[in-house]
Amino acid sequence: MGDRQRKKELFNQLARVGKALGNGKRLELVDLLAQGERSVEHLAVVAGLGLSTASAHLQVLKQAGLVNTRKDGTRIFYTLAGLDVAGLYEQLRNVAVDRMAEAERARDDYLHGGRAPVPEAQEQELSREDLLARAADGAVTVLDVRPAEEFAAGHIPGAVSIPLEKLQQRLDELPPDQQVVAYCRGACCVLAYEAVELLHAHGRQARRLQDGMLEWRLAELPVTTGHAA
Amino acid sequence: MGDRQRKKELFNQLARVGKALGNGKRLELVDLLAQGERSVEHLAVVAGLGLSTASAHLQVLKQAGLVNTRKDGTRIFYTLAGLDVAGLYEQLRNVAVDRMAEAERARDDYLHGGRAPVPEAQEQELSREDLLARAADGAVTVLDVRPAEEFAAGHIPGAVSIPLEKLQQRLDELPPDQQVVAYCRGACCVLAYEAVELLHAHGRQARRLQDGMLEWRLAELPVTTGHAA
DNA sequence: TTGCTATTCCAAACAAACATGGAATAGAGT
DNA sequence: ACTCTATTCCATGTTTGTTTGGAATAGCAA
Repeated sequence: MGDRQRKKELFNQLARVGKALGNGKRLELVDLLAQGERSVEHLAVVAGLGLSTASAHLQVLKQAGLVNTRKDGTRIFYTLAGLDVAGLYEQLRNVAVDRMAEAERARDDYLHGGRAPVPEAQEQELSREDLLARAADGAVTVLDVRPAEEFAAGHIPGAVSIPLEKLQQRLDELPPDQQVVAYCRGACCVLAYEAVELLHAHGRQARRLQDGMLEWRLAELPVTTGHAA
Repeated sequence: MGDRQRKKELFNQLARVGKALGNGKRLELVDLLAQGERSVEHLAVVAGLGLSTASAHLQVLKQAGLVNTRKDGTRIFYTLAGLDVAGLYEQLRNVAVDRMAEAERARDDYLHGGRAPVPEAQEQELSREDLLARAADGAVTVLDVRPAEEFAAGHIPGAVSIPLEKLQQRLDELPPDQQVVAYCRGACCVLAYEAVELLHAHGRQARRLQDGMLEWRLAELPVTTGHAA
């Protein structure tokens, strides 16, 4: 086999990772898996895919080494293969949003679209460092608005879990006089935006954490697992 | 437009970057562009592509925001859009090689294949930090074996440029009693491996720098441009 | 064993990406 | 104006990915 042929083969192998990340549905699956492990059925439902389709996409991700599987009885749970994969996904997202005007617009449409874009909201976002400092004083309530199972799979130490769907009816669980910092999956997740809006509508002091759990993990900050409040 | 639709659109936009990286030929182009700007024809020749094909691939990279163009008369020069893109490429490569056994094998085949794989050669590779320390003392000669134009587009300060093709006939330009540290494009570039082998065959003290110019740039270490020795 | 469930495999229809050669474009030189 | 060159655009055939529904598999529970 010639040198040229070997080079071609190398780049084709590297391209398999690119291909795996070159499909919107697969990126959505990666985004979900970054929050914790999931069964095939769960992923299919949440991503709006047929079972066979979801399975096929997961095979592609697996062939590219991006996800691992764990068998539990008759179920198969998929997980991201590691933090490096989450980092790759984050960097891809950053490059896309920074370098492609259309991607930036699509993100803004998704995050703020349909609602009023509040210009000062962005400056009010709290950085991870600030959150750590304030949470240490007990000066803020940290609110996780992701689904309960994602909270269980890993959350910011001391955070309270109230999934966005149930936030309205469980408002009284939040101290009324304290500022609330809401967070969700990551930079491209709507949940915390909507939570902050809902809290403001009810006269609460609320801000959004910059980014979310994905970036928190990548920053290697402490993570608590389990259902406890 | 519904929320679901907007989400789909966002992930489809992000996937365009993945798609752009999902083709071996395009990755090869990115690899070349990481060394400096290039005309279409040059890229086509070096990557072994037809002109139309190369142009089409470059369009895809451009649409994804990964490369920029500069017009100079009738020529068009392509460049990587930024260090973030180089970083994305590096991370993709690392994930591929770390997570896919086939990719790791393909890399090793390309780097060492056809020649004897020397097991201790890897430990003899010099880290960037060590190189900086040794070069400051003048204890080693730093040798850039990439093509001259890549050297001109950016090299390690103090490095000597002898393209691999001309190394044999220009051996006498290297001080015979000093250790030589050879480097090339990056972790997946053969040039420095072959250079070290050739130098050893001529009884020289030679080692390879870990990785190459791509990773040097990403580490934000000093870079010199221009043709001067 | 039989039934039940979650997942994967398979085949077929459909859609998207790729390579190629020739035409069109745009800039520079004459 | 014409010519030359570098690049892009276009139409083509070919290959590769995607979705779908149904069949096959593997594990659990009677």
